[in-house]
Amino acid sequence: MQYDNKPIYKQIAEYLYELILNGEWPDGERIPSIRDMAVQMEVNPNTMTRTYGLLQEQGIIYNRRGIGYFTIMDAREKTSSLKKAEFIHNELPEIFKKMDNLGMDTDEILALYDKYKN
Amino acid sequence: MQYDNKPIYKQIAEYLYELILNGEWPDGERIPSIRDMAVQMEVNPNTMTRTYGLLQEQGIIYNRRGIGYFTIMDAREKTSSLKKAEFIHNELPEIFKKMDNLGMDTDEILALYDKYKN
Amino acid sequence: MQYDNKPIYKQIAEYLYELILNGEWPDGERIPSIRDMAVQMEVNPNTMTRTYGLLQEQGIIYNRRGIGYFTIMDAREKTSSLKKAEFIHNELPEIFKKMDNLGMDTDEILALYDKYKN
Amino acid sequence: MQYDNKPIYKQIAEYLYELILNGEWPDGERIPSIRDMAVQMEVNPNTMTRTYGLLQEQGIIYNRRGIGYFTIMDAREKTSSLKKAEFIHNELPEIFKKMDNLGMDTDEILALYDKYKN
DNA sequence: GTGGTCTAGACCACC
DNA sequence: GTGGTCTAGACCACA
Repeated sequence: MQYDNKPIYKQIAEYLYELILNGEWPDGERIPSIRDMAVQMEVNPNTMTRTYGLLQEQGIIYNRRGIGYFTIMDAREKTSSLKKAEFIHNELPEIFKKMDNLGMDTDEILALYDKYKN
Repeated sequence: MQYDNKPIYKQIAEYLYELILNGEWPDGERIPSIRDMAVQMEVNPNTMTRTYGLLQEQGIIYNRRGIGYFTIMDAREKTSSLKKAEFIHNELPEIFKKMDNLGMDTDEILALYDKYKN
Repeated sequence: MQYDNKPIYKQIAEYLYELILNGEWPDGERIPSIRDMAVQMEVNPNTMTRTYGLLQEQGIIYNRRGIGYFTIMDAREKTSSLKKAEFIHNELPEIFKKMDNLGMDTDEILALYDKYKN
Repeated sequence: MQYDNKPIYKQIAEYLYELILNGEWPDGERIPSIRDMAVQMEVNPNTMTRTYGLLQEQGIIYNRRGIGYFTIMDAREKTSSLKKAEFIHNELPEIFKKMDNLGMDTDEILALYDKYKN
C-alpha cells in the first residue's frame, strides 16, 4: 500500500530535476530527444512527451523546432528555487501538521532527519 | 498542481482517523451506520462502504453482522501507531531527502515547523 | 480474512448439535425456551428463533404449543446420521478435490488429521 | 442449503487461481484487461475490478499504470503456497474436528478420499 | 434496521 | 487502449 502512486511522467520529472541540480544536464545545453530518453527510461514516448511538456511549462527547458530541447541558461538555479518554493508552500504545511498530530517533537524530527536526509 | 488527488473514500478515511484520535469515536463503541455516515458526508453509500472497508482491513474497526460497525478496544492507540509508522517509513525518507537536496538546513526546517505545525 | 463468515444462527445450531451429540440435551426432553436460550447465548431472540426453526425443519426438535420445544425421541442418533450424510455429500467432495489440487497426499492428510482431530 | 453462497467476485478469483496453477496464466505475463475479462466471464466490469483487486492484495498480480495487470514472477508457486496455508490453517482444523465428532475413522476417510479426490 | 454485493453508466487520469 | 473511482439504484441475507 502506498509505494508509488505518482504517475510515471512525474516520477521521471523528479529524476530529471536531479540531473539538472547535479549538473549532469548543464545550463543552456541540449538534452536528449524525447525518443532517446524514452528508450533510456524504458517508457512509452507519449509518457516522455508529457514529462518534457511539464518541464517546458515550468520554464526549465525549451524547444527549438527541428533541433531539440535545451535547458535554459540558468536552469539549475531556477529549478532549485522553483522546487523549493513549490515544496514549502504546497507540501510542508500539510507535512508538519501531520507530524504534530502524530505527536512528534522537534527532537524526534531532527533525529529522523539526520537518519534519512541521505 | 497538487490540489487534491486523493480519492474521496480515502479523504473520508483521513477524517475518520481524526475522529478516533480526538476521541470523538471512543474505543470499542458503535459508529454510525454506512447509510447514516454516507448522508452525513454527502456521498454515495458505496463510497462509504469502501471507506469502512479500508478501516476494517487495517483492523481499526470491525463489523457485527446485522448490527453495525464498532471501533476496536484500543482503536485510538492502534490508529496512532499505525499512521505514525506508515508516515515514517513511507513518506519521511523521501521528504527529508528532498529537503536536503533543496539545500534546507535544520535551522530553516525548525523555523518552518514552528510556523506551520498548526 | 475468512475467520467466521457463517451466520450467527448457524453457528449456534452447530453448538446445539454438539449439546445433543454429547447428551447434554437428552432424547425426548424439553429444551430451554427461545427466550432463555437467547439470553444465555447473548443474541437477539429473532436469531435464536431462526436456529430453533432450522432444527425443527431438520426434524431434530419439535414444538408443543404453549409448552415449549423438545428433542425428538432419537434425537442423538438422528442428528449424528443427518450431519454425517450432509457432510459427506455436500462438503467432502469439494474438500478432497481441493486437497488434491493443492498437492496434499494421504500421508500429509493423515498427519494433519491426527494433529487437528482434537 | 449449501448451494453457492460465495459472492461472484470470489468465485471468479477461485477460477483465476486455477488458471495460474494450471499454467494457463504463466508467471510474469500480462493477463487480460478488466474489461475483456468481464466480457469473457459475463459480469460487470466493477465486479471484475473487485476480483483483480483481491488478487492484487494477495500479491499474486500487480498493475502497471495504463498498461494492464500482470502475474508476478513466481505467481504459480506463491498462489499454491498461499492457498495451501490458508486452507490448512483456516479450514482443516474445523473439518477434521467435525469428522472426528461424526465418528469417522481413518479408513473411512481414506476410502472417501480416493472416491472424491477427482 | 444492518451490511454485502451486483449492475449500469459515467468521468477521469494516464500510457 | 488501461485501470480507478463515483453515483444511482437495486436485491439479498441477516439481526
